[in-house]
Amino acid sequence: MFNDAPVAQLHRVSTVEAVANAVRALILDGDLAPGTQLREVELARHYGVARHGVRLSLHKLVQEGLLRHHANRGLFVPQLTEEDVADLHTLRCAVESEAVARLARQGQPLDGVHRAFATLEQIAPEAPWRDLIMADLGIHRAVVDAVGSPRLTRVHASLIGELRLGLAALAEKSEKRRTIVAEHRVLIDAVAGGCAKQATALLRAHLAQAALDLAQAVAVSKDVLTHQGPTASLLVAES
Amino acid sequence: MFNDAPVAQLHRVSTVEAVANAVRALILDGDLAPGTQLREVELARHYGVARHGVRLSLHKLVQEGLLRHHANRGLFVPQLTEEDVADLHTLRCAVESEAVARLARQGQPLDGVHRAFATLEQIAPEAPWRDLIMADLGIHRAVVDAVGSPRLTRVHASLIGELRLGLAALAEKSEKRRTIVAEHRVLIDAVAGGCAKQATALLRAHLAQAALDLAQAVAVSKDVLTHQGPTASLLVAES
DNA sequence: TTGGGGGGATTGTGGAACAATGCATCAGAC
DNA sequence: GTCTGATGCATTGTTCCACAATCCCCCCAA
Repeated sequence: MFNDAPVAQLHRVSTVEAVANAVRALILDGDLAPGTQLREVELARHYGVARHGVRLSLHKLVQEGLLRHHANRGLFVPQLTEEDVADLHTLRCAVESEAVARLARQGQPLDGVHRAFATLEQIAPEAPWRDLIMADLGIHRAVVDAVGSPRLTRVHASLIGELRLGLAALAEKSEKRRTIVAEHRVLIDAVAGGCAKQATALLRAHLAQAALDLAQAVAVSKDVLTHQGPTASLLVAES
Repeated sequence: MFNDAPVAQLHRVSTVEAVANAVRALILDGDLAPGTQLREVELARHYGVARHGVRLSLHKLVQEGLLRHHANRGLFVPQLTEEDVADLHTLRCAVESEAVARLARQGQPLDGVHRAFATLEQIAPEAPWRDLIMADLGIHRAVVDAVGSPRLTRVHASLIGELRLGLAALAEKSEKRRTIVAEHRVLIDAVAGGCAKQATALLRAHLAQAALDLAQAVAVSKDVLTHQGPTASLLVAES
């Protein structure tokens, strides 16, 4: 016992990490409305740490895409635009397509994926819409994790984080409650069956639909914020 | 004139950006050997700035993958391992495959790509090996840029930066001088011709070969550092 | 409408100090 | 000889304070 290589590191977190984690959680959980400004002194006082630490934490979140930095003005919780959604979709396609293709071709173990799918299946019909979305994302995360590429995982985690910025605006679509499970089932089956081509095709269709929904939701919330009627882009999306 | 949206911002750089740029350049140009420790006080004195600024800059570079952070020990220029190379290859496949497929299918303008290819073509036979590699990378960057996705571009830039960490170890292979140009020509032709399938196939083969070369180079340089003979992994790569 | 001038809030940067940690070294015990 | 523990040193981690730089907003005058 204890003669092996150092694998089981206990994670001590520095203060800047702790602050970063706390603020990240706030943003990801939607507790901070898009557009909110995060003031260094305010956060420093609130968490009882020095301003420099907060600064480091926030700039870390900026690089993760969870905050926008306006020089000499401050740090703000981003409001996803339709361009952002399209951009994130591009990156997501790249990452997840590669992941799915590799899994299908090389047949890595899919335990984590099956576990994630089980959690999705077990969500009660009356559970909040948000749970469904998180379980959905959980599957995609498990898929990417299964590849075993730290950097692929990191990029994916970061982009999913950004995606979650727009998730609060995503209204429930009751008909999805059923289709979501079925869609993921066939996708996972295709991956497990080694059909790389079919799996990526299913994935890309799934992602495209998700991006469309999110783009629409983002457009709506933008209109709400600016107190205008629906924009042309929304009308296009609806037609 | 000047009535359009604010696109042409003049870039004033803050001190932390300036320091980050300076150090980044040092690392990317190979002026800092892998394993070198970067001391905050030393850099602060050298650039005549406060330690806090240096701290912020260095942590930025950590998130870019250009430095490794050991808690309470310091920041070090990474030594790429074979796992790193494989990992970077995975991510690179994801990003560039997506880029190539999109370009081939959607037919974005390829001006930048053609310019980058022209630079490669015009490299004199006696020019340093390094120029060839940089021109090679320049084409790949241009390809990704042509997609017009800021995040895809950002991820790609970051991963190429990491790749460059191992480039110093890459020995010249004289026979590549000719094949490199031809390889990229057929790839670009396939993209321009809209053959997504052929283009991605060519790309992946090209990238796989590059990863193999780099993995081998990295293994050799590791052996040099540890003063050992060639490892099994190298022998495998040579066979 | 344009231009200018405070005023206030916030970020950007610098300086100093001290705590916390990790590493190397050395002395001592079994 | 090898393990244990203590000591000192270098470097990072964190805090506090101060002040310059910048931006935004409001007011006012031409």
